Amino acid sequence: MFDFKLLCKYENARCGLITTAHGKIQTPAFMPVGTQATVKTLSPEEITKTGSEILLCNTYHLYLRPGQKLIEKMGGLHKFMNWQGPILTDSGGFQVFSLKGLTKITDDGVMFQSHLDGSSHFLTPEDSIDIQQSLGGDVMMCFDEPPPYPSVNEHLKKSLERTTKWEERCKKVKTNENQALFGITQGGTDQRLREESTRQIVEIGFDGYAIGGLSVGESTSLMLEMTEISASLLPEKKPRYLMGVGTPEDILEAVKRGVDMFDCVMPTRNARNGSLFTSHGRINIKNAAHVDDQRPLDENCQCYTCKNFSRAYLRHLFMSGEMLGLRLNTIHNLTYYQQLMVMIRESIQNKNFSGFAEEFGKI
RNA sequence: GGAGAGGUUCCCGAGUGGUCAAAGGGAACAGACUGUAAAUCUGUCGGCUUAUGCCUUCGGAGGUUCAAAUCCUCCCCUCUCCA
Repeated sequence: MFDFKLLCKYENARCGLITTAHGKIQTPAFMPVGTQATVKTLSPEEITKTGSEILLCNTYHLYLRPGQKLIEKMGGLHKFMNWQGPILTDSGGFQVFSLKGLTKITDDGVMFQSHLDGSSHFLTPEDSIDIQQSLGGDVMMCFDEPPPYPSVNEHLKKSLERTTKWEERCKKVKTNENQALFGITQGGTDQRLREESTRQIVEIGFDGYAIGGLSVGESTSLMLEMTEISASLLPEKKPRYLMGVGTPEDILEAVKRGVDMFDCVMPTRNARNGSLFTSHGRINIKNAAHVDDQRPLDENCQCYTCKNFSRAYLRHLFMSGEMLGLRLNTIHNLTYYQQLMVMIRESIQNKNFSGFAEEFGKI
């Protein structure tokens, strides 16, 4: 079961509602990344309290450990990790990109060397879907090949053609009606190839469409340009997902161009590295300036962290390497992101999106 | 009282004549992080300053030498063992 309703629009920005077997998702939505069936440091209850409605988990990582069979035996990913809300599983395609050096790509699939023990694994688009069906996520992603930036057009073209074929194969072997399957558009940073990829993927036909291969080193303006090209060619009635993006500013700009879904490690990873988002800009909690600061991180934030702890204490926890610091920081950053999404959705509904975006840009 | 070991830049600790402002950790300070090989990584870390420069610094004071953290003399202090 999967449904997307477009509720309202403000210029190209959209507000919608996705319905899955495990619940509804208001869009534009931000999905925290829970690679290994956990959003690092948080319990499912804490994740829910940040306002998150859907999580992203990773096929490649879960395939290597604890393994497809085990998760299947434990009743699927939702039950295994005790997250009752919707889950999107990434295909492992990104690992083709990020584990470069440990992979070898052929038309049939990708040879991976496990980053855990060095063992070799061959993953095909069919395998990826098979694993994702075992995991039981509400949204599955096609197995794709995001080319690095920069790449010569010749390589982009070849990679694009391969990705399109892989996605056809993904669609072909998908059998579970309860799980949606999203296609992913590629094409690097070449305008013509972006268009070509988008047309091909739409032609195959999916439940939703992702814009992939961006935010891999190119400039923000180029990333947004490519996003705009893809988004403009995607069907109005299907959700659009910009993979791996991004900063709060990136998200706002992408929503402006018609994107509905996002995921990014930024709020969670930055939290663990002491970089925190506030309504007055980013702050680095390590900085000596916060050593005796009694104020909360963000007086405008209603999260557990801001309601209960001072910057001085958060700095102390971080400097001492205490786990609680990582958790409190993660709770805050995710809440910040989800609050941003709430404000984006409200401003679209209230027809005040551009005003909001402009105000936000001043931070 | 006797025997032995040792005092190095904020801390630990390497360094036994020049290539030493002094390895390596840690701490501290700052920065990065975009479908998570990330509680990670990078830079700075005596001063002046930016030069193949000068000054200060290896417990203290002298000395040997063209040259000393490194060798010699005396002194101060720590630790271990034996009385």
